[in-house]
Amino acid sequence: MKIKYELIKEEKQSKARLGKIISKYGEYETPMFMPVGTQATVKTLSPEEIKEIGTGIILSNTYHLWLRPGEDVIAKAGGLHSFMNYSGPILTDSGGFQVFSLAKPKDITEEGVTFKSHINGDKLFLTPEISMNIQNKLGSDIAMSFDECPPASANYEYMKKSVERTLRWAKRGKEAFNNPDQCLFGIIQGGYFEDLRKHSALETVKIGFDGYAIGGVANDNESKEEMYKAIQYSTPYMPSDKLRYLMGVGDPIDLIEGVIRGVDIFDCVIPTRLARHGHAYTKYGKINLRNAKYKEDFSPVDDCDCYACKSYTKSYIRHLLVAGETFGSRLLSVHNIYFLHKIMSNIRTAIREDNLLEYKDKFIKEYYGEN
RNA sequence: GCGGUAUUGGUGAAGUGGUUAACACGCUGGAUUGUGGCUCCAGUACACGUGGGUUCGAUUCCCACAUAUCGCC
Repeated sequence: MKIKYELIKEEKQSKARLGKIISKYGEYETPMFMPVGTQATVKTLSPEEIKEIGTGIILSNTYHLWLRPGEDVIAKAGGLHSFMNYSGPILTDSGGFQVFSLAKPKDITEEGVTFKSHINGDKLFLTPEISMNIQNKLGSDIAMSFDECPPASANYEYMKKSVERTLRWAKRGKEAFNNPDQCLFGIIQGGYFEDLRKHSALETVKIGFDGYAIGGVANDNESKEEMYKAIQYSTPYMPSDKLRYLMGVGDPIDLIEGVIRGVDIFDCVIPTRLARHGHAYTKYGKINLRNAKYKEDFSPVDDCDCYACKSYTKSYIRHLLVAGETFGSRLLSVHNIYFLHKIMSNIRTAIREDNLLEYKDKFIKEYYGEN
């Protein structure tokens, strides 16, 4: 069964939307944060732990699963859900981001992209058709268009050409796409050029997708203001009855700012990456658990209901991190994902009560402190 | 007791008769936004066993001592 989206209400103070995703696995409210499980696992966490946190959709990656173990293996296993034992919705990224991170501009042609495998250096060729075929076989609930994701700082000429190519790739992908149980989302590009974002959004919507994403942000040291502009240049042209997905964004304040500008779902590697590197979100800002000052701090990471905070102390987690024990990364991954999940829950409450801007002010005051 | 070898920062370990004595680990911070997981960046260390001698100059050469270690009796 294909996922459906239902808009419940729009907030009065901002463009924020409360909505609902209906899937065969259950219903999930939006705005929502999706943890990233690149290689069919959210690093260090079991599917049961993800379920317990309660986030809903997880993201996995076409490129990585294509290379290893291969989409045919996963198809034989009965699809990605069955393969990884995750009974919740899964979104697969198309491999477009790897174009950005692994290929050079000269390797991008109209037909597709040539780049080297990060595993063994093999020369690889990815096209919209190949990406759709792989995603069809993986059997994710939401597949993404194969796009080009240039750095946000790319100049106007390049960005314009890139937007046009991404549109042509989107059409080709839609034609090649062939799985009635899966949704296919289009991706809007255009950097922070207002006219390109508008054009990209209008033309992508014209092609017609089950949902729409904003890509190409938070990838190039651009300022937060520039990023927020790229969002608000895009959302006005995105249909209100379809999911809106801001790709790759996960900084707590960016989630709030994104929702304010009309975004429904987000994904980001940052909570789990920070966790593996010993950092934890707290109400009062991000902390580095490796810091010596936590050596004998026997309080929990944060005032929080997650599995890690209910039973473990900063001192213990610090010890695990310093000793290189993976349980430390796991506890912090649980906590950081829970933290973002909780923010999204608070955001949804604020939308219901039409006081999201007050929530944002309160959050900023606590998170970034008085100074 | 005799003979050999060694002694460099918290640890391991280079090196040189002459400006600021490598490097690694550790330790202390920082970074991280559609993941090339366990990385990257920066900072930190009264360091040349002790006492003499040779030399313009010794951590580097010589002697003694101390300590460690190996072998022999």
